[in-house]
Amino acid sequence: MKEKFEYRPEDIEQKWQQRWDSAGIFHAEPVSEKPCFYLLEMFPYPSGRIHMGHVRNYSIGDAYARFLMMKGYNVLHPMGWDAFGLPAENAAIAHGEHPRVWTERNIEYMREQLKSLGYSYDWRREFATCDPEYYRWEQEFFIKMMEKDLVYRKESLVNFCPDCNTVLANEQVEGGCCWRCGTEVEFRRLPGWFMRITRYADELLESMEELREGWPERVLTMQEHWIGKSEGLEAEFPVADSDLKIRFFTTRPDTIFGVTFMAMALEHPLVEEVSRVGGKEKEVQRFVSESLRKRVSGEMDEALEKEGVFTGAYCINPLTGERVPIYVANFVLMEYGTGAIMCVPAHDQRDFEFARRYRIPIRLVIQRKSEPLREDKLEEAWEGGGYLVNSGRFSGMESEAAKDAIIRYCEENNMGKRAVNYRLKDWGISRQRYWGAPIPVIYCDDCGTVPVPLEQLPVKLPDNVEITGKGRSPLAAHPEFVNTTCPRCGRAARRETDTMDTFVESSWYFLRFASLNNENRPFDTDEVHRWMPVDQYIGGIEHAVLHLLYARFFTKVLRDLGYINVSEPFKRLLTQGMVIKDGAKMSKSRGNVVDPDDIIKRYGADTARVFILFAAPPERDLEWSEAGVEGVYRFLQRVWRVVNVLNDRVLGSINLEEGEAGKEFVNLRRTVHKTIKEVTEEFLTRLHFNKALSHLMVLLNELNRIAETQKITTTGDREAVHEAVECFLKMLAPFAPHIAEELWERTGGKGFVSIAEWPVYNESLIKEEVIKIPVQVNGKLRGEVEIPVNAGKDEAFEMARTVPRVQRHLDGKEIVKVIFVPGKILNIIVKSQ
RNA sequence: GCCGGGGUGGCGGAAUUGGCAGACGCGGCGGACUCAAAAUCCGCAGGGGAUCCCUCCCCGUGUGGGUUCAAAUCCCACCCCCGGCACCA
Repeated sequence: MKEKFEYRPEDIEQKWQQRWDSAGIFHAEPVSEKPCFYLLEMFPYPSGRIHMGHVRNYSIGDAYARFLMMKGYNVLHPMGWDAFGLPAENAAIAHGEHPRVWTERNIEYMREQLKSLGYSYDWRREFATCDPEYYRWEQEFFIKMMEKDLVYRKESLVNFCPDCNTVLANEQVEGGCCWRCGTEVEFRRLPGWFMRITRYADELLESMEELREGWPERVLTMQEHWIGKSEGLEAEFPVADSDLKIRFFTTRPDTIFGVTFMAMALEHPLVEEVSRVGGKEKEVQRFVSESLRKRVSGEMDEALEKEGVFTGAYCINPLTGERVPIYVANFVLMEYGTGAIMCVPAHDQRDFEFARRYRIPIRLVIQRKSEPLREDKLEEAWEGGGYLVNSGRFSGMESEAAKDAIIRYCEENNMGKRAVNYRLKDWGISRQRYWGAPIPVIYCDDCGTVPVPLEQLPVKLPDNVEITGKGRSPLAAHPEFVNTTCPRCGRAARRETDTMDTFVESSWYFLRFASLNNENRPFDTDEVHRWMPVDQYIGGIEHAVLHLLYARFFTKVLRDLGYINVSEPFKRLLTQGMVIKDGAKMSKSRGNVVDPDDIIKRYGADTARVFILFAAPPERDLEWSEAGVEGVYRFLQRVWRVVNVLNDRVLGSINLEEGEAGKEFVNLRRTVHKTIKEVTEEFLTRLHFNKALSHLMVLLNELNRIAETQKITTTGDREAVHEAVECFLKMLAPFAPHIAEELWERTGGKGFVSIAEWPVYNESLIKEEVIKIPVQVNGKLRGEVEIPVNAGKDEAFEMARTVPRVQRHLDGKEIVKVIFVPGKILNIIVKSQ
C-alpha cells in the first residue's frame, strides 16, 4: 500500500519510453487523412553531451508536439545531428582521435540522453550531416549553383581566425573576434568560394512581410539591419589631370553641391595611381601601411581617430566644376559601396570631424526649416532635411525632392545612376578544414576549374588523414585525395581541398527530415511539399542572422533550381531564452553548469521537463534554481499521491446513489473545464507553458482538497472525479509524459495517454449563475458583492449599496454616477454634500 | 550613438481589447503528525499605520507628469538593465 503512493520515476520512465518506441506512436505518416504539422527544433551539434539549453529547446518543442498529436494532427517531429564542425577536429588534435569516431560516439551518447528525456521524435528520420548520403546532395546543389552562377570563386580579403586556422564569414565575426573561439580575427587575402546571397537580398527583404505574423519582430529587424539596403546615387568624379575616375555611392545626392573633398579606402585599388597623379606616393604609402598595421593589431578599436592623408590629386565635381582634394582616409570602408566617398562635412558628422581636423572647408547646402543654420557657426553636421541652398539650379528645393532631381540630372548627363547598396555581402563558404563537406571541384591545368560530374558524387572525405592542426589543412596534405584526373580531358588534376561552411548543411536539413524515402535523391519532392514549410521552428536567438538567414536564402535557391516550390522555410519561429545560473550563462569556465544527466538521475525526466517549462515563459532567460526543481518534484509526487488516492476512492465507491453531482463536485467540474480552456489557450497562442502548468497546479490543489475532505456519494460525484482525473492526466501528458502514462494506465485509461484525444471544455459548465464582483467608491475598492451573472446595472447597484462597508462610504454623499461593467466591476462616484 | 526587449513582493513569475495588482511556485513564518528530526499535510504572508480579535484606513507595478469614473496596462518626458548593430557614406 505504501509503495503504491511513492512516486519513483526510475521505475516508470524507461518503461514508457520503450513502449512508445515499440508502438511507433510518434511516427509521422507520409500519407494521412489528418492535417499535417511540421514542428522542428534546431538540431544539435554533437559536442559530447546535451546541455540545459537543449533540454529547454526540446522540452518546449516536445510539449507542443505532443499537444498537437493529441489534437489529432499528423505531426512531423524529427531529430538529427549537425555533425560537421571544428570541435571534432580540435578533439582530434588534442586526443588523436578521428573526428568521425569522436562524432559518432557523441551522437550515440546524446541520442540516449534525448531518449531518456522521453521526447516524441520520429527516430526513423534521424541522420547526421556528416553522412556521405547527406552531404553528397549538398555537393550536387553546389554544382547546380555553379551552373547558375550562384556560387563563384574569387580572391578576397577575408576574416581569418589564426587559432581555428580557417576563414570566417562576416556573420561569424563578433566584435573583431572569432564567434567560436574568441581569438582576434586577422585579414588575409585568400581565394575562396562564395555563394551569391546578395542576388537574393531584395527577395530576402521583401518576403519578410510573410513572416511578420509568425516571427519575433526583433529577429526580423536584425535581418533587415544585416541586409542593410539603402538607395541613392552611384556616380563618378573625374580626377583632374588624368584619365582616372573615382566611383562612389551616396544616399545623400541632395548634398552633392556641398562636397569639399573626396576620400578613398586604404585598400582602394586606385590609391597608388591617384597619389602618383598628385605626386605624393610616398606619404600616401606610408600612411596606408601604418593604418593597416594599426587595424590588424587592433589599436583602432573604440575611440578611433579619423585620420587621412592628402593624395595631392583633385577631383572635378561636374555639377559645380570645382576641384576638390582627394584624401585616403582610415574611416572609409572598402567592403561597402565602391570603397570611395564624396564628403560633405556640413551634412555628415564623420566628414565634419575629418574636415575640422584637416582644415577642409565646410559648405552649408541644406538649410533647415526651424532655426536657420549658419555656415560659420556649425558645431556639428546637420544630417536632417530641409531645403537646398548654394546648389545652383536645385537651390530652394526640398531635400527629398532634390535627391530625385539630382539623380535624374546625373543620369541625363552621364555622371551616374540611381543605385541600391547592401550591407550584406556574398557568403564565403570555403573553410580550410578537414571535417566538412568537400567542395566538389577539380582544378585542371588545361581545363581550369571543373565541377565534379554528378555521377561521381559524393566526393567522400577520406578517413585516413593525419590531423595535426598545423600547416595546411589535412586534405591538402593528402595526396590520394588531392591528385585526381580531370573529368573533361582525363589528364592529371587536383581536387579543391576546402570544405564547406557547416551552415550549408543546416540550410536544408529540414527538407531531408521531411522525406522518408531518399533513394537516389536529396528528398522526395511530394513528401517535402506535404510538410513544408515548417509550421513551427524553435531555437536559440543566437541564430537570428546566421543560420536563419542562410536557411531562407538556401530555400529560395533550391526553389529556383527546381527542387521545391517553397520560398520560406519557417512559417513561425520561437526563439527561446538562455538557461542561466547565478545570473550568467552556464559555462565550464564559470563552473556553473548543471548537467541534465544529474537531474534526470535524481528527479527523473518529467521533473526536468516540467521545471524548465515552469520557471519562465519560453522567450525569456531562465534562471536555474535547485529549489525550484525540488518544488516541481514535490508537485509530481503530489500528482502521484492524489491521483492514486482518488482512483482508489472511485474504485471503492460501491452502492452509490444514482444522481447528480453534489455542489463540491459541480465546482470541481467548473475548475476542470476552466483549466482545459486556459491550458488549451496557451497551446494555441503564446506557448507560455509556465502559465499552463500553474493552472494544472491549481486543479491539482482542488483535487487534493476534494480527496481530503469530500466523500463520493452519488454516481454524479464519481463521474465528476473520473472526468477530472482523466482531463488532468491528459493535460499533464505533454509536459510530464511518463507519470501521465503510468497513472493513465493505473486509472484504467485506454491506450496511450500520449495520443489520447485532447479534452474539450464545455462553456456552460464554466459559467456561474452568481458571481462576485468588486465594488469601488470613487475608484477605490470598498468591498465586493454577489450578483446574478446576468444582473443589470441597477440591480447590481441596489445590491452593492447594502454592503456595509460600501454603505459607509456612500453615507451622506450625493451619488453622481454609477459605472457598471458586467462581470468586471461596479464603480460608484459620489461627491460630498 | 542607433535599433529591439525589459524594469511588478525576499526570489522566479501572473494579471495587456484599461476594471479586485501579486495567480502558481520557491524561500519564510506558524501549526498538525513524531520521543525527536526528515518527509508529508494544513494555515499565514506587498509595505505602513489605526484598532484590539470584529475589523478599518493610507501607500504601492523604475522616476516625474498627463488622459480616465478607473492605469502595471494608454500618452509625454526621463532613468536603469539586457541583447543586437556600430564609421554602411
